Amino acid sequence: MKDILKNINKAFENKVRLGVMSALMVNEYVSFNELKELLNVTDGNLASHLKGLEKEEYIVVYKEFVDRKPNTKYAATSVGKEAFKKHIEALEKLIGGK
Amino acid sequence: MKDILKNINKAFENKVRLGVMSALMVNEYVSFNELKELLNVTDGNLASHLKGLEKEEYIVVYKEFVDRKPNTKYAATSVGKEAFKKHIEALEKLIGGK
DNA sequence: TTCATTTACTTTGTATTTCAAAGTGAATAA
DNA sequence: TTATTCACTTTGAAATACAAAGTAAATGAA
Repeated sequence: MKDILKNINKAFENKVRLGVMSALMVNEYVSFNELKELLNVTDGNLASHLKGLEKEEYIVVYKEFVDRKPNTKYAATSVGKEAFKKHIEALEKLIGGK
Repeated sequence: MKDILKNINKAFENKVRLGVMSALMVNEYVSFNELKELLNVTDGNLASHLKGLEKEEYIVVYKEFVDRKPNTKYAATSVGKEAFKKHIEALEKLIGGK
């Protein structure tokens, strides 16, 4: 069990970050506003979690203008996807009894 | 996704509490020392997480003497088991794409 | 041109959480 | 009597999470 627990990634323990990552596993790009709506969080809160994931290089940012409005979208890096998969696998093992 | 996220239980977000609960899902009783060894945590840390789970009534304590030594063991309540299952289901749904 | 609005933040400050380390009381062991 | 073990509790520091308010850059409306 110790070995399983050590694959539980602190960066993904939080609900918001879990939500961000799973959104980015399913959709290649998700915008700031979509995430905000999806996760029901404030701008500041979301921004800080995104920054945390960015710092770990689990996600990357793309900034552009869409319909003449600034638009920031995020994508999971391959490192991020791998790390998230490991985390999920650890959870599954833990749950699946030992 | 909002509805899934709201089933993510804050009480189980932490690694130690995740470990405690999954140990108690598989084994009816687990002692303080077994948990400590299993989870690789200090007494104080473990005690505080156990107390948190106890406060939520997700686990119960049994105190007795075994081989003339004090022994404290823990078990998940049915409420705790249900809550943990819900949490796990939410995680699975989240991961299983949306 | 000026003012308002939107986006995507940053900053600030507070509250909560987490954790290790040290201390404690009750019991047994030497 | 002193030491040791168990299962904590207390203390305190550090990290985390969060809302609220503030901000810059761009567009839109008057």
